[in-house]
Amino acid sequence: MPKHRKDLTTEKIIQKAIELADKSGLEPLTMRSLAKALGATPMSLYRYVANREDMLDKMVDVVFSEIQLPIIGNDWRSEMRKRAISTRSALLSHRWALGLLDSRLQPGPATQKHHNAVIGTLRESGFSIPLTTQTMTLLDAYIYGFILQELSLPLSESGNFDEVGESIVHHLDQATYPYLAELATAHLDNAGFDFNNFFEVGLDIVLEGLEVMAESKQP
Amino acid sequence: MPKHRKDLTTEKIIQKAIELADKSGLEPLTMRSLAKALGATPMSLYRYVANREDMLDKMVDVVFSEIQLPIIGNDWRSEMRKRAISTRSALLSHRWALGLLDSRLQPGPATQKHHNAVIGTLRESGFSIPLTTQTMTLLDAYIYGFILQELSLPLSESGNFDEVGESIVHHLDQATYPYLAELATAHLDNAGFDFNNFFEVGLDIVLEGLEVMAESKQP
DNA sequence: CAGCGTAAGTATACAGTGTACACTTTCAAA
DNA sequence: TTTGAAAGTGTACACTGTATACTTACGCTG
Repeated sequence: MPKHRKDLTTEKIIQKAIELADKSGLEPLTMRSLAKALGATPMSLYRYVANREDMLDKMVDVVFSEIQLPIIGNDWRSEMRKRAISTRSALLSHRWALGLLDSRLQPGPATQKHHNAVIGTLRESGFSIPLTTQTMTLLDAYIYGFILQELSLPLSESGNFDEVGESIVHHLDQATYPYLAELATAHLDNAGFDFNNFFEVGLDIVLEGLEVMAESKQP
Repeated sequence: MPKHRKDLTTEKIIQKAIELADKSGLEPLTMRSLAKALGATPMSLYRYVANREDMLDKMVDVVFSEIQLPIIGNDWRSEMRKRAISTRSALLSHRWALGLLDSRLQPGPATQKHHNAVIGTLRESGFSIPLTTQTMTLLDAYIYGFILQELSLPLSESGNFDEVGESIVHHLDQATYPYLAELATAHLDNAGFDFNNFFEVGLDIVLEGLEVMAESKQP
């Protein structure tokens, strides 16, 4: 066990940090636990990372790099659809990432590249600058907000409610909140709720609305 | 300065915690700082609150209680619109709250009451259970996602970019990310970007899309 | 009015956090 | 072979949430 020359790199550190966060979330990911997982000492990480916050920034940027870029010049609607689905899948495989999206300033290169591609696709489809902003904001709002909700649901891997979910449903006051109880119970019985499908249906509603608006503003 | 009989209550504690979080965010809100602000000792809080997490849960529930409830029986579209705008204003006055929305299980009474009213309004307007879920999910996604983006923007109180924002724009590589640079610069020059307006325009697009869907599913 | 039980608030202590600072080890080039 | 910077280490500190055992003060009962 050599004491020095661990050949650490920023990339290896971030990679390992992501791996651990994927496995157990962000909270148990401490500089000490991460260092141990890398066979290094806590302080060695600070050669490659300014501090924990900076590390989280870099982790988020890696997540962005996993999102399929829209292709500038192609039809905006299908590119946006593809991007939305890809974003969701990235944020679902890294459940810790969404919570970092606010609070992060200084977007990394992958994030900038991603935004640039999105904006470029819309601009080259004839969207004005305000229309581009409006479109992007609405789309991203839908994507992030949907995932935010999805992440907070106590679902098992099969997509059903897990025990926590069941206990919540059983604890809620059916007399006081009849509508909530009815809906929650229906979800317990799992009357065919498919979140993948919900996401795409909602996405298509949003895209359709955006297309109507775009056509009305620049015929 | 009497040592005992502080007449603490859970409500007073949560109220003060919200006040402090509104002022400086969630991170400097420690059990110690909160206790000091209340003129009490750290451990005294644990009589009224199970632990910090529990306290955060209760704080979130207060935020939900500030949201205007939709009125069951009224026209769903105008009630949802009103609720959306009210939700945004609550989450903007308590910037720390959105980040807690995931990770929180065991919704408090105000949260349950709120959800019950939303579901009730839709159900009484003739929405089926799956349609209700789809509608609520899409609407909440938009609301939460929009605010998530809004919170992460480095804006001054006037709504313009602050110095942080300006520095970000100036640091981005204009040659590599031309579209991003163009849009960011336009925002710097503030060519009439009004987030209130963006929010409502997007909201109306979503509502319109939902109305079309609802009519097609139950004529 | 005495005294007692319980609730309210306190003091101390501990394990765990991020990270500043000063140190040692290692390697590459001179 | 020497040397100087780069890589990794060890120790230490201030701070966190909170468990546990304590003290204080009040409301009730006799």
